[in-house]
Amino acid sequence: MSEILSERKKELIEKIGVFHEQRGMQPLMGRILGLLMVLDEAEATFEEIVDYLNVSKSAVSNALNFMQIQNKVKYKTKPGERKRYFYLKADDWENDMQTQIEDITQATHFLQEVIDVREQANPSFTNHLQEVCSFLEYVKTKIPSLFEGFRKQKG
Amino acid sequence: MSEILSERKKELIEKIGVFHEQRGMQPLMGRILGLLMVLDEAEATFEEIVDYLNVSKSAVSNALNFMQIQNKVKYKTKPGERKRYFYLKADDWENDMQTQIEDITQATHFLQEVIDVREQANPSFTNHLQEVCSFLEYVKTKIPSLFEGFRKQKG
DNA sequence: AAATTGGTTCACTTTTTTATGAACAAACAA
DNA sequence: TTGTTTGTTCATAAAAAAGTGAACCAATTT
Repeated sequence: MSEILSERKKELIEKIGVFHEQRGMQPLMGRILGLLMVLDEAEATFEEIVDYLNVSKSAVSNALNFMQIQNKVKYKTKPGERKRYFYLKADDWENDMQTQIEDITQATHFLQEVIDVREQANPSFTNHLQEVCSFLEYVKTKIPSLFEGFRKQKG
Repeated sequence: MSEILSERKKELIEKIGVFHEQRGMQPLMGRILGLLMVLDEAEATFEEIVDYLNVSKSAVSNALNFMQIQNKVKYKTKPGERKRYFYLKADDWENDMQTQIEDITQATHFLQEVIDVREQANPSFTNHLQEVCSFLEYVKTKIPSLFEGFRKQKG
């Protein structure tokens, strides 16, 4: 464990942890995300994660396996070593963003089913639902141009 | 309790409940949201909610109060009755959407702090972080025009 | 072969979240 | 006044999530 974490880094890890926790991520997963961001080398071995975060091996094992399935984390090995060096799959951020933005629009399915199932005792409410639904569909169509616009603007 | 819920509506309520649950909302709150969407009149009294969802009065009381603080639900009364008729604040959806979309960009604060705190042992990783951060800032600037674009397109 | 390293698995404990139900209160009705 | 309706509050129970530690396994070292 080469790097010693500053207080600022420790606090930042916790803040990142809470942030993700509030969005439905398991607490330890959020902290591992934070740790791997904050470390200068942006990687850590299994044992380092255990030591930095003061948690059990089993908790880390479960969290890391889950995060690998979710495609958030990968590991590499170094010649002659058996240790795994875990790091965030940062290259994949565009995909990740796309998924996140699209997730908002997932509600359309439910909204549409609600609209279908409602008897028209309250048309103005149904119209509201329809409008939200239309907006979400509009947003979905605009996602690609959001990425294009960004690339154009910076490139 | 005038309306009798069809199986389809019951299932839809559960699906909507799970959907919101997975995004960090309390289970009962998600189900109340679903119920108030699915009911033809788009409203229900306290007791109806208790009966439709088979939960205790205290659970409903807590959930409704919370949802009112969060500005998701309101109630009206009818002349000569003490009962409250609860309904979703559907008029407010644009604000709600804005908040949801902006929430994604909240990560910029943390990302920026991570970038600040990192020693440059791994510049390519830091560059990735910077790029994500820039993208999120770009998205934030584009939110208003998203709403404008939608209004223009439909109006 | 014995010991060590690097991690996994599983039964169990701890903690947190969610829901219950009894008691209570305020408003009205008989 | 007494009873009823419409909720609220609080202590607690039930359920779910998260984490622990011992036992284990496979690969490597001694």
